[in-house]
Amino acid sequence: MSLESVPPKYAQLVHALQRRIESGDYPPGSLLPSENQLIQEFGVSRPTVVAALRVLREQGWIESQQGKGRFVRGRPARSTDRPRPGQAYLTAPESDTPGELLEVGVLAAPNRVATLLGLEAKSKAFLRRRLIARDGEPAEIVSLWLPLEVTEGTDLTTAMPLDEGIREHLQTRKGVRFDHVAEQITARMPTTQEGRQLGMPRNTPLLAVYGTVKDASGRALVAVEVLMPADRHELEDAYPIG
Amino acid sequence: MSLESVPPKYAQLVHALQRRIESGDYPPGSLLPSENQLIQEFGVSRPTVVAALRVLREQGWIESQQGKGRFVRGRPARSTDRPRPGQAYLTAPESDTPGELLEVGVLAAPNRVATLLGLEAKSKAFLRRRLIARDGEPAEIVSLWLPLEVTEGTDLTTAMPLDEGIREHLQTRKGVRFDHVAEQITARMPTTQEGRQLGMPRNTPLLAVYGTVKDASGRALVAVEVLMPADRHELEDAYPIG
DNA sequence: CTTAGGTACTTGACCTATCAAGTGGGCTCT
DNA sequence: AGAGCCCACTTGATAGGTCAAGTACCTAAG
Repeated sequence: MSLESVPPKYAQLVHALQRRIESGDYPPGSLLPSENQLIQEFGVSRPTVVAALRVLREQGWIESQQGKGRFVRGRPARSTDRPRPGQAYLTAPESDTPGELLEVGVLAAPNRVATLLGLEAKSKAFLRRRLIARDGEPAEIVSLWLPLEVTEGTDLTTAMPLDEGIREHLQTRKGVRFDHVAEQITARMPTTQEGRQLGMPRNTPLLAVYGTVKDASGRALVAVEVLMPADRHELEDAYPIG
Repeated sequence: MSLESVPPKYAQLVHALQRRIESGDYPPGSLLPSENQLIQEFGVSRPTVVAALRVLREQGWIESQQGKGRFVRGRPARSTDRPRPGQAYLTAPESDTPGELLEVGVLAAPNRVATLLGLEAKSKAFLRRRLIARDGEPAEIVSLWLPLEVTEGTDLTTAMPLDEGIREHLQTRKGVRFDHVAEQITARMPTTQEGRQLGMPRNTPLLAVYGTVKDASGRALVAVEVLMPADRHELEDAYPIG
């Protein structure tokens, strides 16, 4: 059986037009061929052409003006799919990233984490902390904090690297579903232990990213803390302006 | 003449369904009425229903599964319109935010700024630096760096507060259009001068946000540097998870 | 020469269809 | 009773249209 699924026509058209824009064939500011011209050239119907152009507009490649036509803007500044810090640690198996398991166990959550998880101050929570290495050097300390009732009946409490993502694990074992993440970014000086673990020079601050994963009802499921030496790592982003 | 333009049907449908989700009429996790049911209830055609549901899916209100139906996720966690740090200083007039003009003039751009603006190291650029106060206390140092060729023929070089946004000013005077912003976030220790201006306690790092405004062709127009004491200010964000 | 109107072309918003693909329940046959 | 098949219902993709609204250009009337 040949099950080579071909992408839908409108997606093919999106791809073709993106290539023409990137190659400079359709330079920024120029007028895109009209709907009728695209219908003729690609041999598809108008709804298909319109669907492709809608995708391109929503992704920021082009903008349209009724009565005039559609204008090329150029490759959008990473409109979508930006890698959020910490997000990888929620979905990817631990075995995917080289690193060392620093701490696994139940202990009193710091104030900030307790607040993020909606727990009372000084309540106990489950911690899973890893030192991530990049290019053979320690790069980040990633801490996952989970309320005790979330970890019940899971394998997260083992001191072994998980070969399944946290997200998948919790979904299958507990039936909880990740819905959105609330993110906070701040900076502080490292503790002496953190400075040693990350091999940081003196007087260098830490960039700290806190992500709280919640389900659709707003209940906090996991808090992720990512600590990065600010002299080596930066957070990057880009977004279009209205 | 009654020229009260009514919103298109699909937009009305989007609004109606959003209200039902927010009111709890369609609780999260529940199954939305099928396309055919919505066609009957609202008396519209299938493409109209599908268009509305596509908008809702792209905004994160619902998710769809072929063969089963569409499931309610709930109001998306500020999928759009999050206030970006530094963005306000590009559009709002300076007179809108209380603050003190620290520096205005042409001087050698720091390495980082020169790189962001695409200038050679140690080139001169125009600087406009302000100390922003919030609740009567110094809160942020905002620096706008502009290449000299961008400031030519503008009023930006005056030492007076501008009663027009930078963006509007550049658009009308120079015809340049802001297209997108590239953002970098890092942290560092304040200089003694910065620490004094911001009234920072000892051993507290600065959270630094660098935004580079570019036009559609990728030419850098403005670089914004926002310096915040990390003990008082944090960056917040939220995003849905696939 | 200037202006008003018409016309052609564009995108936006709909409509009625058809086929494909995925899901789940019920029916039938063993 | 159990296994397997079929059918109904769902969303996804695509085709063929119509009408409205906005823009640009040309032309004819003043």
